Amino acid sequence: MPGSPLPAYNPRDYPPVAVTVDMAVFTIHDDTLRVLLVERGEEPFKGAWALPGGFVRPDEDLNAAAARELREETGVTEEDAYLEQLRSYGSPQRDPRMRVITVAYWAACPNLAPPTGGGDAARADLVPVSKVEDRSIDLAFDHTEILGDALERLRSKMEYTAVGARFCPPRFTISELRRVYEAAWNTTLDPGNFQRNVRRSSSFKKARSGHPPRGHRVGRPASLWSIRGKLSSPGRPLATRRGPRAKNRG
Amino acid sequence: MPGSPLPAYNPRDYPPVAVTVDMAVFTIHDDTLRVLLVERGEEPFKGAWALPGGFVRPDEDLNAAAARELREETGVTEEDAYLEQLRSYGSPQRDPRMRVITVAYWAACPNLAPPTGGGDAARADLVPVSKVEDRSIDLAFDHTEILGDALERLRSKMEYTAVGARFCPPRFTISELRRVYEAAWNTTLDPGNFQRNVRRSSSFKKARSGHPPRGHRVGRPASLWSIRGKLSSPGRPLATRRGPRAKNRG
DNA sequence: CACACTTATTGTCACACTGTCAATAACCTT
DNA sequence: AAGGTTATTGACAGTGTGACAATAAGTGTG
Repeated sequence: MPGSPLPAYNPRDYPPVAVTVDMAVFTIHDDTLRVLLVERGEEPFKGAWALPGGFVRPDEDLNAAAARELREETGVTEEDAYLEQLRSYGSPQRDPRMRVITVAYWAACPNLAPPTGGGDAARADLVPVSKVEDRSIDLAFDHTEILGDALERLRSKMEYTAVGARFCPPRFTISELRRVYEAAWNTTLDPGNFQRNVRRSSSFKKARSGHPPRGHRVGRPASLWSIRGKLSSPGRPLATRRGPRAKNRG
Repeated sequence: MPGSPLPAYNPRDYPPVAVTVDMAVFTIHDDTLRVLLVERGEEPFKGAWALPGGFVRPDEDLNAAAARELREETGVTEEDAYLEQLRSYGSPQRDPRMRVITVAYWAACPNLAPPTGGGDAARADLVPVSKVEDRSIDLAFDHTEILGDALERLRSKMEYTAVGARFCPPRFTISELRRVYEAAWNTTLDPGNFQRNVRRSSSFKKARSGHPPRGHRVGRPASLWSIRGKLSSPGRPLATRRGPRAKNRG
C-alpha cells in the first residue's frame, strides 16, 4: 500500500448518512417459521412492529455489528446461529428523519425461546412469518420488503445448501430436519424421499452415538445426525420447493 | 405513517460514514469474460486497478446511483444491461482515509466496447477476469474480494436463471448464448444438449423472423432467439457448471 | 456443379435421480 | 401380545442428462 500522506476527507465532501444494521432473525417454533420482531417505542412508526437493528459503531465491521445485534436481542452467539448478509436498502425516504442506509442481515437460530413478555421497555415477540406475508401485520419503515427478501433468500438457500440444519440443535433427527423444511416452505414432504436425500448428501453424517433423543416420544426412535464440515452445497437438493400444499397427515 | 413532529437527527448522534457504490461491470469480449476496471489517479492505491464507483448522492436511491455509475462509465443505460446489487462491504479499514461503506453492484452488459484508450484522465480497460482470479492483477482496496464475490454470484445465477442472455444482444443464436456460458464458466458445453435445454426452457422463444444473422459466417445459419418476459427462473438449468476443462475443439 | 468443411439441429440410448407407495423395523401404550 | 406411530428400506415407473451419432444447410474451392 502506498505510503504518501493521505488527506483526510472533509465532512463537507460527502453527504451525511447514517448506516444501520437490521436483522431478520428466523427460528422454528411450534412447527412454524417465525421471525423476531420488536415493537417500536418512538416515532416514527411508534407502536408498530419492526425488525431489530441499530447503528453500526464507528470501528465496527458490518458482520460484527450484525453479530452484536443478534447477541443483544437474543443472547445467541455467532457460533450457534447462521448469519448472512442479505443486501442493503437505501431509499432516500425510507427513514423520515434523515438519510439512513441499512445493511440487512438474516439469521437462522436453533429453537429460539420466545422473548419473555415481561413488560419491559421494548416488547419483542416471535411472530409467524405468515402474519407478515399475508399482510395481517405491517412492519415499520421498509421492513416488510426486507423481510420478504430475507424469506426469499432463506427459502432459496435451503434448496441447495444444508442451511436448514442450522435451525436444529447440533444433533438432530432426519424428521426434525424435515419438519424444518416443511415449516419454512409450508408444505409436506415424503419422509422416505427426504431420508434418502439426507443420507445421500455429503453434508450430513450420522452421529457416532446413535442414541435416540430420549423422551416419551412415540414410534421407532430415530438416529441422530449432524452437519459435516461447514455449510457448502449438499451436492443435490434435500427436497425441491413446491407451492404451499395443504398439510394432510394424521 | 404517524404525523407527530420528528426530531431531526443530530450529526453527533451517529458516526461519520461515507457511502459509495462500486460496480463490477461484466461483458464478454473475444469469447472471454471481462470486467471493466479503471486506473486510480490518486492515493491511496494510485496507479492500481479498481472497480469503478463513486459516492451515493444525497437524495439518490442506491440502485439509481449504481445505474448512474454504469451509464457514466460505459454509456450503457439500465435498460440495456442487467444490474443487481451484490452486497455491502464495510470493514473499518477498507479505506485508509475514513470510514467508507460501499454497496457493491454487478452488471451484465452485451458486447461492451473496450474503452478507447485515448490518453484521457482516467484510464479504463476491459480486463479478463482470469487476470484477477489468478492474482496476476491485484485490485485496490478490497476490490479483489468484491470482484470474487461478484463472479461467484454471476456464475451461480447463470445456473438457474436466464441472466446469461443479458450478455447477448436482444436477438441471439443459441450458439452465441452457449459461448457466453463457456466463457463465464471456462468450460465447453455439448452443443446438442445445450440446444435441447434452451428449447425446453420457458425463458426463451424463437424469434418470429427466423432470419440468420447475416455475415460471412461458415456453417448452417442459426435461428434467432430472444428472452421471453423478464428473467425469472428457466425452470431447469441450461447447463450445469463443472470445473474448468481444457477446451478441445477444432 | 460436386466435394470438403463447418456449424446448427435432431435423434438415440444407457443411466441416474425423483416421486409414489408399499413393506419392515422398533418403540410406546393398553 | 395387540395396536398405533414414527423411522427406514425397497420396488418401480417416468423423466431428465450426458455422450455421441446422424442429418441439414450454408460457404468456399477446384
